Amino acid sequence: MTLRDRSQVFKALGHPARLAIAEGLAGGERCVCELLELAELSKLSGPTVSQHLLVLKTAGIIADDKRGKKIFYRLQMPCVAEISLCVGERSSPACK
Amino acid sequence: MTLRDRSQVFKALGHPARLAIAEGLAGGERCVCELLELAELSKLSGPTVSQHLLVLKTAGIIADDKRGKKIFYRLQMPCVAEISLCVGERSSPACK
DNA sequence: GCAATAGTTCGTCATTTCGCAAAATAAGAA
DNA sequence: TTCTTATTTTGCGAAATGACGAACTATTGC
Repeated sequence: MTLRDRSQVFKALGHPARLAIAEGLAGGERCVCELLELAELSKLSGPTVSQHLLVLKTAGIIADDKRGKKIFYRLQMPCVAEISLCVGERSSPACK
Repeated sequence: MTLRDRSQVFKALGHPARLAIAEGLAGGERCVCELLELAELSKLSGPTVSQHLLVLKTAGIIADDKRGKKIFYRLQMPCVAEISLCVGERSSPACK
């Protein structure tokens, strides 16, 4: 994984909506319709959230799985949940 | 620390030059003139690197210390070094 | 087949970011 | 004080990003 690839991961997380998605998936998979109801995403349009999901997917952070008429997204890079904790509470045990 | 603040940290790391700086400081403080000689930064102009340093500083990732005519930068958020390892080698022990 | 639901893709526009050259600032050396 | 080194600030053009409405695709239910 090159420097550029790694920075892409951080870049993808570098937007409040996308970080909210990643953190929202920390507890398990969610369909887009559920994600759209997260407080931080509820102000955004469907197309906008869809674009954010694509950015996260392209960076390798999430993966999707279509079942019926719903598409479920899940964290494919689980350490992202830990990382976010570490940055958020720099003195917590999550942060070595 | 709000969602927005946290995403700012990731956004700051979301550029190859800035990630290279953060990783370059993992081993200890460096002055700007040393950073400019890192392979990944050597193609950029002085002013450009200076701007990247400001972005990292504003996000709270690095801090500076002026001594004589040099300015030394250091990691103020040390977990960033771990995080970068974790993203880079997702199967390594650094990544829980 | 037709309508409804769940999501994505496309086209566009406003805003932000990136990189540089030129100019400015600061500190030690001559 | 003048010169040189180290670094930042300013101004600007080019490129990337973010958000949205409208249109499109796919699946289920009637």
